[in-house]
Amino acid sequence: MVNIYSTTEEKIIAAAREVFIQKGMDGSRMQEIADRAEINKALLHYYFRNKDKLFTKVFEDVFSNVLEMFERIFSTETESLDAFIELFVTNYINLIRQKPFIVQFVLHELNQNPERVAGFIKSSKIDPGKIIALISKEPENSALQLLDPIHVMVNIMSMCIFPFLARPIIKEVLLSGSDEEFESFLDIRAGQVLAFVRLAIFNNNNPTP
Amino acid sequence: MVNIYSTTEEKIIAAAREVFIQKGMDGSRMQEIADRAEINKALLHYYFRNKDKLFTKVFEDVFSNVLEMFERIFSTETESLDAFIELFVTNYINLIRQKPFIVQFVLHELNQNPERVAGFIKSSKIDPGKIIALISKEPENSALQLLDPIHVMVNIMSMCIFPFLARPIIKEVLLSGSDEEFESFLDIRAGQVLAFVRLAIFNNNNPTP
DNA sequence: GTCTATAACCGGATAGAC
DNA sequence: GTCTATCCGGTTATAGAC
Repeated sequence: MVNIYSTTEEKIIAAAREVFIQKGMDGSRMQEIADRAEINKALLHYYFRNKDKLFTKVFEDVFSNVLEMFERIFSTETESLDAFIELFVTNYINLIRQKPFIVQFVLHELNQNPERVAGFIKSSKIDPGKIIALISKEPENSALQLLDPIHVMVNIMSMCIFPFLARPIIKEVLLSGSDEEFESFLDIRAGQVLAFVRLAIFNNNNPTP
Repeated sequence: MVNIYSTTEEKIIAAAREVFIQKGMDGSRMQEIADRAEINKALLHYYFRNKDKLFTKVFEDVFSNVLEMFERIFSTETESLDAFIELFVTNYINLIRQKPFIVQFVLHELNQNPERVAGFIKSSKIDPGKIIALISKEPENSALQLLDPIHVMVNIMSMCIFPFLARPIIKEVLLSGSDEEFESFLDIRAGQVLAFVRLAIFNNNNPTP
C-alpha cells in the first residue's frame, strides 16, 4: 500500500500507479485513486488538473525506469557479444521481475499511443544499432551468418519479456498452478534463455572466458 | 466494415469485435458499436442484455479461433519433434498475421480475468504435456539434455507472439518506420524462428528428412 | 424486431468555505 | 492545501410506440 510518510503528491502518484496498472486508463476511477491515497477527489484535481495529466505523469515515471536500465546496459562496455547478451538478459529479467507490472502497462500504452512510446525511446540514449553491429561482425564460422541480426535481437527480447505477459497461462497450463512453481520457473529463466541463445548462435553453452 | 447481407446479430457481433479490439472493454461505447452496426443502441440491448454479455460473446468467439488452431495442431500426428515445431511455428505465425488483433485482445483479457482464460484452455483438447513429452524423449546427444522442456516451449511461443505485441517498437526503433518493412520482417519471421530453434536444439539448421 | 425518447446513473471536474 | 457539496456531460439501460 501507500507509505503514510510520503508527501501528498507522492501518495497520489503511488496510488494512481497501482490503479492505472491494474485497470488501465479507461478502467480507472479518480475516486478509487483518491480513496487509495487517502485524500479526496478534489485534491487530485488540485495537484494534476485532470485524469489525462495524472496518467501521463504516472506513465512517464514508470517508463523512465525501463529506459534508464536500457541506457545503463547499452552504455556498458562489453568485451564480446556473448558478454553483452548475458548482461542484457540477466538485467532485463531481473528488472521486470522486480516490477512485473511494467510490461503490461507499457505494452498497453504502446498500442493505444504508439508514437508517444516510440518517441520516448528514440529520444533516449538507446542505440540498438550498436548491438545489431555487434551481432553482424561475429566471425564467419558462427551460426549468425544464417540469421538476421534484427531477428536475433527480437528473439532475445521476446524470450525475456513474454513469460511475464503470459504468466497466468504458464502458471495454470504449463505448470500446475502454484505461485511458488512460477517463481521457481523465473529463478532459472535467465539461465535457460542464455543457454538457448548460446546454443543457437555460438553452438555451445559456454560463457566467453 | 460490416457486411450488409448478414443478420442483425452478426452485424452487431462484427461491429462489437472491431470496437472492443481497438478500444478494450472499458474504452468502448455502446453508441459506437450501434453506429458501426448501423442500428440503434436499444437494439443492442435487445440482442445482448448488457455490455458485459456482449463483450463476453465477442471474446469467446475470438478466442475460440485460437483454440481451434491449437487443437488442430496438437491433434496432427507428426513423425518427429522437428516436424512438430515446424508445424507449430508456421501455423501459429500465420494465424496471428491474419488476425493480429487477437493477441492483444486475448492478452488484455488474460490479465483482467486470468481464471476465465486459463479455464477455456484447460477445457479444450489442448494437451501441452504431449509436446513436453516429445521434447523430453529427444536423444541424449541433443542439446535438449541441457534445457528444460517447459522453457523450450515458452521460448518458441514467445518468439512467435511477441513481435505482434511489440510491433510499433520493432517498426519504429529497429526497422526504419515503414509498414512495408515490417511486413518484410514478418515474411521471413517463421523461417528465422525455425532456424534459431533448430540451431539451439538440434545444433543444425536442417529439417528432418 | 426496430425505433424514439428518456430514465437512471456514474464519474470527471469545479466552486467555494476553511 | 484540503475539504464538502454540487454541477454537468456522457453512457448504460429501459419504456413503450410501431
